[in-house]
Amino acid sequence: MEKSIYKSLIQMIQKVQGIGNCFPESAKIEIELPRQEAFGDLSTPLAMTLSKILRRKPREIAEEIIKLIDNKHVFEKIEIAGPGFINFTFSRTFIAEKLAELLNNADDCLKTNIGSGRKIQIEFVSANPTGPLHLGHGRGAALGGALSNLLKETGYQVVNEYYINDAGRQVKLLGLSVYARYRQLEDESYPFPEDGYKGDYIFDLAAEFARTNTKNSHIQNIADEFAKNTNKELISSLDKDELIAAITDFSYKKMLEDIKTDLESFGVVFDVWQSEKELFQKTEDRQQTAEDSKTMQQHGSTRASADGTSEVKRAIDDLRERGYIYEKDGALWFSSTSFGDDKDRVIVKNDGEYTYFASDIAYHRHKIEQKYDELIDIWGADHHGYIPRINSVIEALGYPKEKLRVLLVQMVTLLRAGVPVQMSKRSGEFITLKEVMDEIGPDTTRFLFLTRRPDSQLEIDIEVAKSQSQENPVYYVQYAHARINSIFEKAKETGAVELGTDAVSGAGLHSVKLPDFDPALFNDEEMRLIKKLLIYPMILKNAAIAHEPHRITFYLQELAAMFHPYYHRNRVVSEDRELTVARLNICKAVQIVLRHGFQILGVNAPDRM
RNA sequence: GCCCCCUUAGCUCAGUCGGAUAGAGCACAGGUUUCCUAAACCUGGGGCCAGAGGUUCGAAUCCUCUAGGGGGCACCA
Repeated sequence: MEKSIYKSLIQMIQKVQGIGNCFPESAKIEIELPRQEAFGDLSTPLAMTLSKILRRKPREIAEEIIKLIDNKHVFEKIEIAGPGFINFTFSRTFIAEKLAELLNNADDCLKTNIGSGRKIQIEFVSANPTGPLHLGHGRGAALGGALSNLLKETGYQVVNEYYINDAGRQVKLLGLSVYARYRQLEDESYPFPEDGYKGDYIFDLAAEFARTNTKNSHIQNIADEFAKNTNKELISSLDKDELIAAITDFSYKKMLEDIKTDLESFGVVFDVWQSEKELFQKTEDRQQTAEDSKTMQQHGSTRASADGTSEVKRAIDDLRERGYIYEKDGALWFSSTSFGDDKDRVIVKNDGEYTYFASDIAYHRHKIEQKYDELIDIWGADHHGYIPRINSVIEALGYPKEKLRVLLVQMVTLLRAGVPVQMSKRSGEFITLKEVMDEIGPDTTRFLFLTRRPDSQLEIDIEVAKSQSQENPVYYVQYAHARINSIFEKAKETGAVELGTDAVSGAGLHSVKLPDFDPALFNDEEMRLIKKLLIYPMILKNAAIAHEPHRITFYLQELAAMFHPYYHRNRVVSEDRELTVARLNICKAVQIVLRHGFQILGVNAPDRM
């Protein structure tokens, strides 16, 4: 059930269209939030749009529409302005009714249902488990997490998924890098792979491997023994390949753990962690225990000949049956040009190895088979050239390419005091998401990402972010929330209004049943504040449709920017009981909306600051 | 060479499917606390929406070109 004022107006106009019978179906009803208060609460350029179609003057059409709506209960004023805008101003009683609905049944009021239960999967972050998450991943995580929450609140069933690239050369290289550092613990001259990962965390992994052990497999037992007795004779007696396999397994699992931990403290939770490696395994193998030592030995073995009935194989067979696979120059190709890609793409190289694209085909086919209505991939902008070929896959598999929507987040350039910091895992010089969270806090970090459009490049100066932390926008909004809490504490303390015993802090406030208010007591500033609250579902809806959570961030800032001045000008808790009740109702409503918005953004709503 | 994104106040950025007189924050200058949190509030200056054409009732928004910044063009991942 839709309760927003926005919806009410749309429905009313739709009814008009029915009655009038002169409005073509094709005319879209646009409802806007006027920039200026003089233009009312909501506005539509409908008459001007119709003017083109009907070849009549916009003002004449506007007159007719107004006559047909004529609802004194809902509208205090309907005016035609400018070239033909129709401006609606809601009546005080209607606004009061809507406020009461918000207070008494927030869940219904704030929940829109544009998704109507459709299943949607969002895949994001999906960083290779070969190093810590950096700031760019953080941006993707912030967007994905917020979008996921937003879509859940607007009627979708959402699944968050992380794709783990644990099968390719990068993980192998991680293992070799850690192995080299491990050997260097004993022998400093041991050569380090030329293109290995040079970050400090590689040393940490090597050291930790030497320290700890797991008990699951033969190889790990050897490694354990090795860790306890670091003498050179033992090194030479070991099967090097087995040791490397053990180290590789240890390293990427540890990295993945760290990534999970970072994401959790960042407030992002994934429902599914999909392993790329699994896509290469035979179905039977996958039903066995995942901790099997066999799994480890398969690192990097993405050879086409050894895959049995893996997902990858089935995906390729599927495409072959559809006629989009051919052989050339000893390699296997997918004819993505059939669907508008620039060139065809190799999926099995002439040395028999699969390309990354092969598992990506299998992965997206796998996703589609989960019966999602819609798939969203969030990628870094550096992968944009990949979009045509993955769209080709979707179409080749017989689905409309709209099934998948790829959202790009632009690059994050990190500065420290104005100087760009190079970010490369290979060179080892980069700022991790964790470091930034430690310095400026997860809330600020998320807010920072979510106050920008995803498709604009973002420069973050870590020094500036730190120095601004006292006057940070996130504190501004959080403070409004905390402040309302404190008002309620005051109200309870002074006994101005009867509140339940557990009603003061945190979730308790939400369950407070306030006495009814008298709308006649609201001043102009309060009316504006309430109207701002009632517009929130419209913001949610538009943000969800556009897949742009940052609109909520801006809305919350605007709301806080209305509340703080209001607080300064109007004493909430006073001798006047009726007035106090009326104002407490408004405060509670503001807090409900703030809390809801914070929840979507994944930012804390503190009771005290 | 081809493709994608960006260019709005000194700085960082919003600006809904093309709508009415383009907005915030920061920074800067000044002011506010016997009173529910001063992480707040109030007042002030700030703009050729990169440039040039076009589309129309109307353009920061759409199209073309130019300039500048970033990214991408593998049998790498």
